[in-house]
Amino acid sequence: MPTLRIEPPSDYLLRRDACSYGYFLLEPNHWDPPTSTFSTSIDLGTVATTVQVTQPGGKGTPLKVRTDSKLDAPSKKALRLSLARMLRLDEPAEVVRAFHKVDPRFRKSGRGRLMRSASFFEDVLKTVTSCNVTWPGTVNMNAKLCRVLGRETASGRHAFPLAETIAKARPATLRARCSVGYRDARIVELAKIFARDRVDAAWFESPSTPSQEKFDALLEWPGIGPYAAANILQLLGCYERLPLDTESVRHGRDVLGFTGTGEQIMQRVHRHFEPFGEHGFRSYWFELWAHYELRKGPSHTWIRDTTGKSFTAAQLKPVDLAKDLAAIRANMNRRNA
DNA sequence: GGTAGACCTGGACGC
DNA sequence: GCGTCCAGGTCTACC
Repeated sequence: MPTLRIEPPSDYLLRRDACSYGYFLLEPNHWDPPTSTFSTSIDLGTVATTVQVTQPGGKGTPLKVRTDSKLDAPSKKALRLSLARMLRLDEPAEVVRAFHKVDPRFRKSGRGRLMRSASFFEDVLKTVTSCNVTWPGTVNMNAKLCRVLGRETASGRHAFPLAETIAKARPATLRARCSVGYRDARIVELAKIFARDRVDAAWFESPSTPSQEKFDALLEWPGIGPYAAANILQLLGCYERLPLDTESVRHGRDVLGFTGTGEQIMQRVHRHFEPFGEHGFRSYWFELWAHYELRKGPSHTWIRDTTGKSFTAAQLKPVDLAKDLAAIRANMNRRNA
């Protein structure tokens, strides 16, 4: 099996930094807890490949990347870029340290990087498939999109489909075979926008582009509202705006102890994270993530088809939340102390 | 500008 | 097994 070696940032820990956002549980991604192996399938344009990523030496040591097929030089380069994007290998240790200065609660665990997709397009679609649906629905949609439209690799797995492929699909096909429901036409329209080169990905990815301009541009796309745009912004590395949803209201009410209407709680959650400034979303997300881990164990132990299908608070019964509330609050207080 | 209702799927629940 | 209800963010029509 062909192997690549990638030098990560000095503080990089695969099992922590790959299992840091829900997308690690969505196809085409897979985390294998017993072997601490992250695998995914990526369509590189000329070929699709399934890769297995491990870090045998532990924190800061090289990543070992095995591919299921021999790649030529341009494909290897494309693969390295995709993995760097996905695993946030382009985010140096200093950036994470800057976050820990603002929010020392996560210095000990070292949390700071949020994994994302191999491409901007996949991030946008994953966001759309997470809107107005419960988590199992998102899992299902992504699995079917890969299986129905994604290119097959030598190992028999499927990559996330390219924009060009979805752009050619009929909305009715997506609805019938991928269970995307009313999102069908919006997803095809989004794919057409990307496929016809109407997206300047470099402009969106650039830290020098004002995030407000990115936000406004995203709102112009079909299926992208304020929540989705804010979520895509954090996936682009702009953390000052919080994509708050019903999950945030639950967190505000059940963990932070806020009271009032959903709207009032959401505003209080916004204010709560304002002091973290440009790192606001990291603070918010890792606080939420810590809550999940308190209930379900460390994220690197989650199994996609069991724990991974039920990890959001929406899946937790009120009686369970009440039972654990004291422990959760005590944990947060310890961190705040 | 603000608001109500439709959109669709899958899980929970009652029978 | 079947029917009903509900959760979830965006879009559109209407006031």
